[in-house]
Amino acid sequence: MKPIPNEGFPAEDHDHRHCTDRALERAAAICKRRGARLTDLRRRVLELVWSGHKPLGAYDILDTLRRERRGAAPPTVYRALDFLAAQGLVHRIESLNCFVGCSDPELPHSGQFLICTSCGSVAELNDVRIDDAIRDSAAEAGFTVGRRTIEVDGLCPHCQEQGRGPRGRPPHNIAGGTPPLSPRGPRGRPPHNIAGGTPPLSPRGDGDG
Amino acid sequence: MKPIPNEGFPAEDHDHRHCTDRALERAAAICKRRGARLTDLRRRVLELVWSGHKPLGAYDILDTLRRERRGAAPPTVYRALDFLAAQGLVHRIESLNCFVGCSDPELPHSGQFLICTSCGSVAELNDVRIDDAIRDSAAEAGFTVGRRTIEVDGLCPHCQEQGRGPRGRPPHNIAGGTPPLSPRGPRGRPPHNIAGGTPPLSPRGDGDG
DNA sequence: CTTGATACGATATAACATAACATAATTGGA
DNA sequence: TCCAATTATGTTATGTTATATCGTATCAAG
Repeated sequence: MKPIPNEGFPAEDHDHRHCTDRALERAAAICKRRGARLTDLRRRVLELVWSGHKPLGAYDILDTLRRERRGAAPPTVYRALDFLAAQGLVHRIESLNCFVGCSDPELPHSGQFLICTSCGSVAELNDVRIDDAIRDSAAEAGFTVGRRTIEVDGLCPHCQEQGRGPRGRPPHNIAGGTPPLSPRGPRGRPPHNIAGGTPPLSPRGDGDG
Repeated sequence: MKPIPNEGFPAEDHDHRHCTDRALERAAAICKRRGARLTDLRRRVLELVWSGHKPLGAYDILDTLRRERRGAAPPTVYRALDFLAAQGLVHRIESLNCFVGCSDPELPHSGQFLICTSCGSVAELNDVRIDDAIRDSAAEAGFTVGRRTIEVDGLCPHCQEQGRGPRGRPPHNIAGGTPPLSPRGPRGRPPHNIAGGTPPLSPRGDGDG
């Protein structure tokens, strides 16, 4: 079996226990080194976030946690997530109001996310070329860059292979959002989506803004 | 006075009526051309979104609307915003749960946003270099790109000139977020922020991920 | 074994968003 | 013009996500 990558999508049949175990081990080491307290609760929340490569909502975590601890409540989860995010062990996906485990927690970073709209799985990139492009473009506007939120919807390799299309719509991906990446030509339209919304990014050279 | 740009931050003393008027005129023309109905309500919501260059929450809009129409309710606003977003006349800022007017609505696009954490103003970029970098990087992971969410926190030129720092923290920019862009050296830390969170993007060449 | 700091429990509420169904306005065709 | 279909809005209710606040427990250092 191929090694599980730090970036991009893991094989569909990868042994996910490796991911979880590795994440927990790294987290323990990182927290120890920093003198941060990875308590049972925090460790458990991290484990739950790592139960798959699909992002989990705070209330999903809470549902599970309630079965395990008397009196778990929203702040229980949010505080744990705050801690984990501050340590760079999880990332928040703004466009989904969800959380995913960080695939490379040793170095703090904002994260760049690929979100498959068909299967829901999320992969992390950390490509300096993207940060460079953003910094350069921002600099031309006189803007100094801090935190970046980069979340890219689309189709992961597995779903492309299987000819799957996007399922449902992410929250507030309002009517008119990016149409499925079909070879060409429309296939019916949501109600008032005349403009067609954000076009997809095609392989290169057809000049979209 | 300098012309008001489509991209980047307008001068602090620009005549904002021009922005609003222009946006409303363009919106009317676009909707007419597409056969979309820019009703009084939708037009008014667009005008409110354009009341400044700071993003407005749906409930901010609702507060104003309630003073003008009996029975305005959340769906009133969200439906109008859905329409406007479908037409590419406004963008949603995911990291703020807010909306801004689109500065270039003729062409549908995902939008790239610079968000000043000091004054709260937002500027739109539409730089193909950023989209190119994302597409290339995503392609290496076998991912086909659809909608992009690109939101960059930092300091706008005006706030940099005046030596302002970030004010407060955006929602869920969890403890440990990007530190203010000081010339050098820390200046105290939030509670368990040992890692320091996402580092800023410095002018180039100091190899951050 | 005390002190100060940090973490967690518990309750309440704020902020953001949508579901569902009724009514009204608009459009296009008979 | 009038009707029927469609689209837009009114209205009520509820779902979902996130925080505020304050009290108690646990921990690490001296």
